[in-house]
Parts: sequence; structure tokens; C-alpha cells
Amino acid sequence: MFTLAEENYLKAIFHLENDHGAGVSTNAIADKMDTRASSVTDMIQKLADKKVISYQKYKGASLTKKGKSIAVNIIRKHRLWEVFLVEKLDFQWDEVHEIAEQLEHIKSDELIQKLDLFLGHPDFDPHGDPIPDRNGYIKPTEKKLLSKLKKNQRGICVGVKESSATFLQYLDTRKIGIGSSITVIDKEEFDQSMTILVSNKQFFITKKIAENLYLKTI
Amino acid sequence: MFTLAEENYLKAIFHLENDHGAGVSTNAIADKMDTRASSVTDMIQKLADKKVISYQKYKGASLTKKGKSIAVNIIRKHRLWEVFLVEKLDFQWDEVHEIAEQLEHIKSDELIQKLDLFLGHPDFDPHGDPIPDRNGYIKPTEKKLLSKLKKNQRGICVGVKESSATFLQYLDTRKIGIGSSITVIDKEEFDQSMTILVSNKQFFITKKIAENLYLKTI
DNA sequence: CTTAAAATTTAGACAAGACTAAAAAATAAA
DNA sequence: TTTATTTTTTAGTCTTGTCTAAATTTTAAG
Repeated sequence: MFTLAEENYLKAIFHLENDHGAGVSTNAIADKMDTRASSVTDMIQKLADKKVISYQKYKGASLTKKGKSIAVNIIRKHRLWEVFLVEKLDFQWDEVHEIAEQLEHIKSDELIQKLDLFLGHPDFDPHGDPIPDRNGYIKPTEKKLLSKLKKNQRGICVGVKESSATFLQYLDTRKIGIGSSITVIDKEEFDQSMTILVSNKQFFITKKIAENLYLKTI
Repeated sequence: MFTLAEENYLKAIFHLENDHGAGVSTNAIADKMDTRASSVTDMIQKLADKKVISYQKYKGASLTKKGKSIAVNIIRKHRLWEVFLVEKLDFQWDEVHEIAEQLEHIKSDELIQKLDLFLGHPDFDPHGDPIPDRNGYIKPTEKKLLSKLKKNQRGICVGVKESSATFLQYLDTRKIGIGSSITVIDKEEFDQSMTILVSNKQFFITKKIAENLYLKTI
């Protein structure tokens, strides 16, 4: 059985490995977990003892098969609970992360199976992230960051990379959400900022915004 | 803010105080929490420092107003989650305790308010226990232990005192549940055992069973 | 009312998970 | 390649919540 702290480390390592490739550095983990490198070294050692990561001193950490399966299961739970909060309890998409962060650690396979059924086996969470199935399989989706699009290209928003409340609220004020059609009207070579068209309104957005919106190009 | 351990102690003290009156002994708490008396002494001291219990050495502990309010809130959460698990996720009444034991510690007032609404403001949990309202008010119910009934009296089962899986499963095999009509056919003076009638079937039950079934007499 | 038993508290230790400060290793720069 | 910088690890400490063993207080028995 894994403690709350261990589960959170596994989840962090999974995400880091996903975003930046295998062999996650101590500092990267410390950064994501908002803790100190020395604390990470300690935990890394514990997780290696438990065979959920492979690790050599100074060489970074990678999830083993077992570790990955645990991490994916936590992510599955997180995303299912987010769907529950938004679909059933009527929360907004910017309000659910903190709560799901707690709910994801509730231990009961039966519970998750029944929750999944109750929700109608959803494929995506409210932020457009795919929900792993019971075996940990994540359906690959062909989504592209808005920042990768060129002038005049367009797509449908299918997800957000960041899901902090501030970012989501920013999107809300622009009426940008999952399903929104977005067209690149203009793109500034110098700072990668863009002018985009969303439901007949034009907005100016920075590179940072464009790097956190996933589109399905059409 | 209170830790998981602190919350569990508060809950235990609340229940003990409810069942056996104010001034809960160290040993009683240790027993209920399945821990050692010395650990209880330590925690009791912490809780007293935080003003959620009043406590004098060797004299037992009592919840303060603040402590009681925290405890009742945890119980409210526990019972609401139990309703959710049974009503929405289709769990049996003997399967929900462990899971609710975890869910009761999720921190979000908004969540509980919305859950309560989603469930239609239920008054009782699946074991017949009253759900405190948002202000911590518990509607007093006139329920009586089956063991207090005399020969030929009858009532409707409105709750169980114990809610261990084994006890609930025992009741299931006898088709006894919330709402069942129970008549005392015979009562043995010697050992307080009973013969009861439930939906046209007679059962022999021990004193211990009768002491864990709440009835509303009619 | 004194002694025995039970209940409670204290003292000291331990594991988990974090931290600071310092040492060691790896990487980048000159 | 040697030096400087960054990254990572080690060493030692702290807090929370637990434990055992011993001391103390309260309660019960004679």
C-alpha cells in the first residue's frame, strides 16, 4: 500500500516523464511538488526500494511498469471525480482541481468502478484530458497546441494543458472552452503572440496562453 | 485546520460522549481508536491546546462547543457520502462504512453543500442515522432499542446501532432492514433473547442483536 | 485506612516526511 | 583541462503520531 505522499510523487513523476521524456531530475520533481531537492532524494530512495521507480544516483528517476500503473490509476480517479463534480454536482471547471486532488487518494477499486459506471464511462475530464480505462490504457488523441498553429489555421479546442483556476477563469472571460472553434487571425513572429477569432470575437493572446490550449485541427 | 488523526479523535470522543455521557476516559478512547492509552494522552493534550476539548489530567475529556461542531460536521459528511454510495452508486448498506470513513475527511464546504443538494437533503443515512444539518443540528428522533420492547409490542425498524458489515449481513439474511415491521412474539427473561416476527417469518435473536436494532414503536 | 489493582501519564524511542546546511558529483565555462 | 557553477546527495534536525516501559494517580478491596 502507498502513502499519500508516495502517491503524489508517483503522479508527479508520471507527468514529468510524459512531458519531458524519461529520466526525471531531482530538481524537476522538487519543483513540481513544491518541496526541496533533499526531500525528493529521500523519497526517491523509498520509491526505488518499493520497486515503483528505477533510479541511480545523479541519474534521475523513471517509473517502472508497476509505478506507472499506480500513477495512471490515480490519474484515472482524479479525472473521474472531476467529471462527477462538474456533471453531477454542478461545479465550474476551474473549481474542481483542488477537490479532486483529495478525492483521487480514496482507496476502493469497487468505488471507482461504480463511479465510472454512474458517470457513463466518460472518455475525457472537464479540461479535455483523457480518462485512462480500468487497465490503465489511455486512448492517444491527436491534439495540437494552439502555439503550433500558423496564421489562418483553425481548430476546435479539445483541452487545456494547465488547469489552474486563474487560467481557466481567464478563458471563461473570453468565452473559450472545450468545443470552441478558434482561428488564428494573425501571429507575431517576434514574441509568438497571436490574434485569434473565437465565436465572432477577436482576441489578442500571448505565447503563454497559446502554449496551454490544445486544439484538434480541422 | 485539523489533521486526519485529530479529526478521528474528535469523532470518537463525540460518539463516546453521546453514548456514555460527558467526560470520556483515556482508555475508552484508546479502545475505540484501536490505539494505546499513552498515544491518547498525547493527542488529548494537543486537542486541549487547540481548545476543541476540555481536559484535566486523570479526569477525562469533553468536547468544547468548537470541538463538537467539528465532530458533527465530520459525521454529517460521513453520512451524506453513505447516502451517495447507496443511492447513487448502488452499494449495499454493509459496504459503505469503510469508504465513507475516508470520504468524510475531504475538505470543501462547497462540496458538501452541493452533495447535500444533489442527494435531495436526505434526513437519514442508509443505517437510519440522522444527518446533521448545515448548522450541526441533529433532529431528535424517538427511537427505541428492540431490546427495550416487551412481549407483543411491535415497531418499525428505523436504524441500527452497530453498522459493521457482519451485523448488517446478518440482518440481510433475515430480510431485516430499515422499514421492516418487527413484532416481539416472545421474550426470555433469563437471557433477554427474543422470538420476533418479521414479514411473516419468526426468528430467534439474542440480546446482542436486540440491543443493536432501533425501532419506532407503533 | 492501608494496600492492591486499575487507569493514566511521563519518559524515551521510532518511522514518515519534511527542512537546512554542507559535501560531493556532474556539467558548463574559461 | 582546470575552474566555476549547478545539481544532487548526505548529515543532522524537526514535527506528527505512534509505541513500550516505567512512574504516578485514582479507585477498589480488605
